[in-house]
Amino acid sequence: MTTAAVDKRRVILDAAVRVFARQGFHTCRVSDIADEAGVAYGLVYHYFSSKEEILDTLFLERWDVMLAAIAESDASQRSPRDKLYAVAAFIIDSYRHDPELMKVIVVEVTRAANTFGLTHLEKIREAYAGIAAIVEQAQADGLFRSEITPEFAAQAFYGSVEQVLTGWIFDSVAIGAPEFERAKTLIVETICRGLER
Amino acid sequence: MTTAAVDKRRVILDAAVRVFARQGFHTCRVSDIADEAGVAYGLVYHYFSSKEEILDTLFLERWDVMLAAIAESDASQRSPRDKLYAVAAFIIDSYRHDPELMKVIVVEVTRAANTFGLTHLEKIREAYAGIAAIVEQAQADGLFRSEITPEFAAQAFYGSVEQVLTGWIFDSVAIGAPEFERAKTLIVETICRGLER
DNA sequence: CCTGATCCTGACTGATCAGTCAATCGATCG
DNA sequence: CGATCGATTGACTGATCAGTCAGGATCAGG
Repeated sequence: MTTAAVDKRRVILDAAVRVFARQGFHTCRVSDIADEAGVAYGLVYHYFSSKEEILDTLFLERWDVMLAAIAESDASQRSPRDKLYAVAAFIIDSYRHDPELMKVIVVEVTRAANTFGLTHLEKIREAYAGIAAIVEQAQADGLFRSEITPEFAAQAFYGSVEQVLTGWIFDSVAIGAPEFERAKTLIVETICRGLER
Repeated sequence: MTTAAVDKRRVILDAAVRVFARQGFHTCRVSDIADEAGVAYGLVYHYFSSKEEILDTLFLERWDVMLAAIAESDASQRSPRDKLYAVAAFIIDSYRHDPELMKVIVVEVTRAANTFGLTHLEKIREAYAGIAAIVEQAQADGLFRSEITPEFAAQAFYGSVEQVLTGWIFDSVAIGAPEFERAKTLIVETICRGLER
C-alpha cells in the first residue's frame, strides 16, 4: 500500500466523520461520503466493503484507544477518584479534540446499540467493565461503599459522562476550555461523593 | 370514530411497539407493522400519515405522562431526595410495566436525537428542565451544594437512570421486582449523596 | 517500454420500500 | 331497499441507493 493509498483511505474516513456527524449514518448516502472526500464513488468500495464497515472502522479506531486509557488508569497507583477523573478526562478531551468523531461514536454506535451497535456491544461492555474494575478495587480497599455493585456504579458514572456529552452535542452552545475542565471535576466530584464511604 | 376504529388504531400502535423493539425503526418495513397488527398495509396509512408519525405518537403519548409526573413531583412538599426518587421510580416503573415501549422510546427517540429525535429535542429538554427545577429548589433551600448547576445535575441524574435502563434493554438478563426497587434506591442514593451538602 | 498490479472512475443495476389509490366491504339510516 | 360514508384491502408505482463492474490511469520492477 503506497503512501497515497493510505492517504485516500484516511481522506474517506475523515470525510465520513463529517458526513455522519452532519446527516447521520442512516440518512446519508455513500455518494455523500465520496463527494465530501472528493473521490469517485467506487473508490469507497475499493477500501471498504460496505458503508457499515466505515462506521465500524471509525468506532474501533477510537474505542480501542479509550479502552487502553481506562486499563492504564486502572493499573496506575492513583486514588480511585483520580482514576475515575482520568477516565472522564479522556472521554471529555476526546470530544474536545474531535467533536464530530465523538458525536458519531456516541450517537451512531454507543447510543444506537439497537440498529448498529449490537455488533459492538461486547466492545462497549469492555469499557463498563474497566470502570467497574476501578470501583471494585476501591471497594476492596474500603474507600468506596459496598452497597452498590461495581457494574451499577460504572453505568451510573459512564451514563453521566455520556449524557453531558450528548448535551453538548445537541445543545450546540459554544463551550471553551474552562467548561470542559469544570465538567470533568463536577462529574467526578458528584459521583465519587456518592460512592465514597 | 366507532369503537372498532379506535381499536384498530390501537392495535396498529401496539404492533408497532413490538416491531420497533424487535427490528428497530429504520430497519423495519411498514408492512412488518401491518402484518404484526394483522391488518392490511393500506390501513396503516388510513390512521397515520407516515411511518414516523407512528413513532411520534408512541413517544408523545408516554413522554407527556412522564413530564406530568416530574412536574407533580416537583410541586409536592417532599424532600428533594424523595422528589428525585419519585422521578427515578416513574421511569423505572415505566420500563417494568412495558419494557418494549420504553426500549423504543429510549433507543429510537431519546438516544437517537440525531436522526429522529431532533424533532422532539424540545420535549426531551423539558424533562431535564423539570429535574433541574427540583435541584434548583433544593439548592435554594440550602439542602444541595451550589457548586453544580441544576442543569448539569439534571443531566447526570437522568443520564444515570437512562444508562441503567439501557443496560437492562441490551443485556437481556431477566430481572425481577427486587432489582427494580434496588435500582431506584441505589441511583437516587448515589446521586443525592453527591449533590447534598 | 512492456507488463502486471493497484488505484481510481462513474454509469449502471437490482432490490427495496414508503406511500398511493381504486375498488370492496359493511354499518347506519331514511 | 338503496344510498352514503367511513373502514378496509392489497396491488402498484416511483424514487432511492447500496453495491457492481468494466474499463482507464498510474506506478513499480524487469
